[in-house]
Formats: sequence, structure tokens, C-alpha cells
Amino acid sequence: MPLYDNHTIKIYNTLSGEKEVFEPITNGHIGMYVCGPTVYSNVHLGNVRTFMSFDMIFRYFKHLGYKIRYVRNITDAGHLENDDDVGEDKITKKARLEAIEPMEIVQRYTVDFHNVLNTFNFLPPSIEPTATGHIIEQIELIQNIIDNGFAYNVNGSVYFDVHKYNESNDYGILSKRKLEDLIHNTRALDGQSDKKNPQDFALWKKAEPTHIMRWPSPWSDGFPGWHLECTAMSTKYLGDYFDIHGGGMDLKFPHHECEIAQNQAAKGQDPVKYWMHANMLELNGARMSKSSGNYINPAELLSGDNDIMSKAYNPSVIRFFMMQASYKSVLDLTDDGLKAAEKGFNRLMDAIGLIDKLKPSAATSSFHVSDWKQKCYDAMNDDFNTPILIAVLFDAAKFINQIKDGSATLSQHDLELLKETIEAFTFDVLGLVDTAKENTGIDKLSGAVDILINLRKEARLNKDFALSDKIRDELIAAGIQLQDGKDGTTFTTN
RNA sequence: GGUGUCUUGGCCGAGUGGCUAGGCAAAGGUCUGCAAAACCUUGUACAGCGGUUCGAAUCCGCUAGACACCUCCA
Repeated sequence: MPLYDNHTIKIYNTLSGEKEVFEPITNGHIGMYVCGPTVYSNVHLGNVRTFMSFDMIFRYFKHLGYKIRYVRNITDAGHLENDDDVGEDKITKKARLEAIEPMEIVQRYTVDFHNVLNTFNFLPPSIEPTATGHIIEQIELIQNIIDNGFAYNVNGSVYFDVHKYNESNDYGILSKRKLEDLIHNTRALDGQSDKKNPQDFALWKKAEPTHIMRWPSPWSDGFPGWHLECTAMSTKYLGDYFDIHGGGMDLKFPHHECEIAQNQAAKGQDPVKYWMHANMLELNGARMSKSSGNYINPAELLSGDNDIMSKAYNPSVIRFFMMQASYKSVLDLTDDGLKAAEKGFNRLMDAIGLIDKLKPSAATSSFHVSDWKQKCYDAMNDDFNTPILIAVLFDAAKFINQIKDGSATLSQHDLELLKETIEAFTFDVLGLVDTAKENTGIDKLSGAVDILINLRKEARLNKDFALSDKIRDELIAAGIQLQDGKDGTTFTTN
């Protein structure tokens, strides 16, 4: 019997605004689509948080034994600059500034994106489709929407008729907006527009002669509107009705609202059963933006090469920091927060590292491991509550330290269960990496440090504390912390 | 201006009608040559005002503040 049969997961569905019991459309199988990055610059750290939230969700579903297809696209066709843009998209603009080919930009930043995600120990999605690889599908979709009367062609550009759509559907169902409010709040834009109404959005834009990225279509040589690719790729790979669609909170409107409208207009249904939105990442209490200077990119955060943080942080520390907050909450990235996370993370890793050295101490345990295990699942089943999970993991860390100190007992069976469970949740589900084990030279290092430990022991026996403290302090300076216990001295490398 | 979310102890951050979140920092203790690490103990917080209730941080209203979206943005 698969593990998922024993668990009921609740997911906060943005569409209903409530936590709902998760029931896959097809038993044992899950289809999940997440809007990926636009690869015209280095990946945004906030983007990393969003994808990390869904990576955790992906990992938990896999842990439960689901067969899950996770699709995350690469937007390589660029979005329109704005509705009145005459046809130059972001990627083209950047390419011109840097005097290289658009696809060269795409390649460079796609590689950067994958490198960053690998550094943070992301699992690769099942499929990572590109917008430019699905132009035909997008053209077909536009034709469907035109045939159904919800789009119109003006001078080679095709627009979605929001007002017509809203007569028979609810435009604003996801973002809880009313079309009337949108109308009142749309300021009049300068310049001539082909659109019937300002709320209408482009499905296909005719390319200007200078525009490099262009494809032939029944309406003009041009390129697809920016909401269309996700509609085309999600339903192509996951079907006309799939389980989960995720993305950043800022995509809720207009992007996801438009996706629903496009699907309704083309196929008569919203293909998504559960809409999930990950919240924003702030930096020192304010929104991150390059223009304000309140900005740090992932590489700078990892290398310490920046003016914002006091030091470099291990990717697992950053991951731990992010997992300590709910994916639904705004999270504020600060140096103090990362420092606190680093200490907590190291404490957890130290405890997990101790498990292999523990010996079963009694036939009965003073810690209810199976109850504790259930708490881990309860936390995750409650809309992927990783902060609670981490709190529960710390309960185990405390207990492990107590066994080491001899103030708690654990049976052989429970010891194995504890090890298996804490490692599954820490490494498989949360995706953290044990930095000590990661250090491949650990065995040789261990031999060398043992020599120093013995020298220090001799010095202490001879009351040569100047020498013993020198050994201890210089090892600390080298990143090696000695730990004196009842059964001798051990060390950690954090 | 509109829509939505939020305001929790020194800091971060869960919880959401009665039951210890957790981490970091802090204080006291155990251990130690002194430390560190670990363990034990301590802290009694929910923006303000009013209301509902036997009981509210949790529900409702108002006020103040923050953030997001409405315009490219994860």
C-alpha cells in the first residue's frame, strides 16, 4: 500500500480561499505546473524562493509515493514591455543592448538559472518546456479562442475580448476583482491602441520590421502574448484538467487570471483543480528591486560578495531559512535572520550526525518515536507547514542530545525509526544537505584532528593549559569545533 | 483611488475561539582546569479602541500602520 493512502493532505486553494482536502484527479498521480522564469537576466532571489516552495511540495509528494509530473516552463520569448509597446519584447531589447543574438541571452541565463537551482539542491522538474518550442500550440489556441468568439484580429494583432468573455464568465474569479472596478481604475493610456477596451490583452502581436523574434501565423508575422504560453504548455503536458497550478503571488493577476480566461474561452473550463501561490521575499523589510539598490542576487548571497550581508551563507542555510517560514507568508531576508538560521541549521545537523554514534540503551524508549513521526506528517499534511515540521525536527534533535548525555533511552527499533524518519524529512523532503557529510575529505581530516585532540589531552593532563587552549582556539579559527564530553572529545566542522 | 493580504515576546517566525510552537538572542544552573558544545530551568507576547462570547491573539466593527496587485516584475 502506497504511503499516500495513509495521509490526507490539505492545500490552501487560492481560488476558493480555503484549505481543501487534496484529492488527485487520478488516484496515485499528480500533475503540477509552475510558471517558470523569464530568462533575460540572472534569476531573481525571490524567484528562487517560489521555486523552492514548489520543490519542497514536489519532494513531499514523491516521498508519499505519488507519481507526479512536474512541469516548469522557461519563458524565452519575452513578455511585452506594455500593452502599447510596438512590438519589442524584453529579450530583444536586452539583446540589442548587448549586441548579441536573443537566443544567446536565453542560453546564458538558462544556464545561470539551472546552476543556481542546482546549488540549492533542487530536483529537476519532469518537463521543462520552452515558450519558443510551443508556438504552434499557441497559434492553435488563439484560433480556438477566435472561433469561439472571444478574440478579435486588428491589423494582424489578436486581442482577447475581456468584456465579451465577462458576459458569460467571471473575469476576476481568481484575483477577486470585478471588471467594473478594473474599468474605473484603468487610466487612459497615451497613444493609439488597437484594443477595443484597455482591459483586453494580447494573444498575438504583429512584429514590427525591426523585431528579431518572430513567427508566421494566420494573422501576421509576430509573436505570442505573454499569458498564452503557460496555457498551451500546461494543458499539452498535463491534460485539459490537472491537479495543481502554482506560481508567485504576483502572477495571480493578471497572468493566472488570463490563463483561466484563455482556457475557458478555448475549451470551456479552468483546467486547474488547486491554485497555489507562493508569497514574496523582501530584503531588509522592503521590496527587492534593482532600481532602488535594495537588491541581492543568489550568486552574491552565496559568495558573500555583497554590501548587504556580513558573510557568505551556505545554500542549505538559505534553504533552511526559507523553510522556516510558511510558503504563504511574506518572508524578510536579513543578515540577522540568516545568522540565526545558520546556528539553528548547524544544531540540527549536529544532532543528526550524532545518530550513527548512538547505541540503543534500553528495551523501551523514553521518547515516543512513532508519535513524533506522525507529527512530522501532520505538519506537512497541513498545507506543507514546514515551520512546524522544523519545530518537530528540533524536538528530535533535543532528544538525540539527551540520549548522548545518558538522560534518555531508546530501543534498537526506535533508533532505526528515528534515523530513517529524521533523515527522510530533513534531506528528502526539505531538501537540505548535510554540510559535514558533504565534505569528502572528512575521514582524513578526522585522523589529523584526532592527533591534535590527543596532543591536547596530554597537555591538559600535564596542566599545560596554554598549549591545550592554543590547540583548541586555533582549530576553532580553522572551522573545527572541539566538543568535550564524558566519553572523550569529538569535533564538528561547521 | 480600487482590490486583497498582513500587524505575535529583544529579533525571526508558527498558530487562529479555551490546551508549551520552534529557532536565534538573554538570564540562572549542571558539566569543565577555564571555556565551548550539550542538557535542565526561566521569560508569559499577540498594533490600538470597541463589540460578540462563559471564555478572543483567534470572530465582528472602527482606527492606525505595513505589504502586494491594479503597470514589466516571482
